[in-house]
Amino acid sequence: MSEATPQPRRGRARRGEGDLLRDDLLDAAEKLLAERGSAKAVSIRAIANAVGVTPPSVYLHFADKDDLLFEVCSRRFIEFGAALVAALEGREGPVSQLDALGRAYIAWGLEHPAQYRILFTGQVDVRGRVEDPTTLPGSMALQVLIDVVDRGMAEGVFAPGDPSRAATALWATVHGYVSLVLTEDEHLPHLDLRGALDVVLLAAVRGVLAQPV
Amino acid sequence: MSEATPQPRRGRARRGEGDLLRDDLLDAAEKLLAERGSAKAVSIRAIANAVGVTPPSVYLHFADKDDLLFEVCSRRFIEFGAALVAALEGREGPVSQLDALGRAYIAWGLEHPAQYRILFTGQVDVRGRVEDPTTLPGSMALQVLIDVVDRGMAEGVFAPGDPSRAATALWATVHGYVSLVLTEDEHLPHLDLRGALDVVLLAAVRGVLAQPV
DNA sequence: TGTACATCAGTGAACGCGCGTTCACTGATGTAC
DNA sequence: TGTACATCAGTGAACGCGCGTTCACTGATGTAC
Repeated sequence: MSEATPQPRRGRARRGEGDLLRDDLLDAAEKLLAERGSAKAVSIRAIANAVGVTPPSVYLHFADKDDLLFEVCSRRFIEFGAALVAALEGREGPVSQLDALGRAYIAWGLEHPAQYRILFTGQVDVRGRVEDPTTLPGSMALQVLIDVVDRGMAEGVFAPGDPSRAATALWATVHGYVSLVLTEDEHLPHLDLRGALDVVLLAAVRGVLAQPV
Repeated sequence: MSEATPQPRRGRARRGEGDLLRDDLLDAAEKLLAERGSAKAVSIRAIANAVGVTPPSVYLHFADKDDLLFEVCSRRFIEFGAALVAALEGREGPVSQLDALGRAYIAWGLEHPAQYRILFTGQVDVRGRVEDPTTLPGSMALQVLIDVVDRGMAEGVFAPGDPSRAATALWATVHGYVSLVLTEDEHLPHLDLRGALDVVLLAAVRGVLAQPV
């Protein structure tokens, strides 16, 4: 597809403007990632071609393929964290906050399928590329959850227990829902997975509640 | 690894005993799948070599690679379905049955990581290989869940609603939990995902309950 | 019992492919004098 | 203002690799006469 229709060669950047190509490579990689749905299906050649440049040029800006893909995801991951935190704004009370977090998490996953898969299904080996494991997407998403759950337990709104384990249960539900929609929705259209969003969220919240709604 | 240390050539099968090799190929493929964790990481060459045979021999028994992998998973999938149904035996009441189903689902997923990934993360394209989509692992697992949920709602034990949507919520939780443990457990050992099993299951069941436990 | 023959499981060599990556290079851009 | 030069973004060709798959073949096994 994109490999078959080579882009016209772009002009070479001015001195000091090498980063323009760098950004364009990241954009192209992200677009291809979203189209193809997996890191393996996106080649250095395809990325270079989409930008109108030859494959070796990529190595002027990235150490290797994993480095490039990791950067693509890093950019979006920062957005992801920000989206979760932003979702809490204006929400009062743990139940409302949990609902907001769940919706924000799912919305982001469904809107960035390729990045979601890469970040959360281990297609790019992220170890060694990040100094502190608590800055990984998983840890971070979970930490925001844990904070809300912790507060909810303290207020007696959520059933008492280990906040990090309750948060794991919530994370499993939203992660599972995103995964199912991304991988099964087209295979199993009769299930109407997308239509179950509200029920899924409600059940997740009810699962940690002290009293029924 | 396995490619580097070729197995001694096996003797050729007797007339009519070609299926022996077929079974051995399936066994070897399954073992490699479990070791490597993904369909792409298991080559026809590696499978043939593990059995002590040359790659073209594989095509005497399978149309192509996807065909072989699909058969590997089919064998286990039948077991999977049986495990879910067997888990219901001796369990009285929807709550106990749901708990049993969840445990059986998760246990199977954690014990067959490679097959689980292949069946539920769309690594092998399964469409066209199966006539009726309701026989796919996803549909089947969900159907067992729906039946239990349906009965629970009829008895007033579970909150009223659309059984298939409530079942989707439950499926999302157990699927998400299995996925997280399989892909994140080694990256994020400090989270103790495995230790959260009971809490996850309890929250899932509580999520659909009419009255709190 | 012995021999010619059909069957069929498996082989060896090769195919074309796309991949990530390297390396010596080109040629435009900017700088120093 | 003009020229020699350093810089540096990007190129072209090639590397070695592993892959799925094909194809003409070999040679052991069983059968018919």
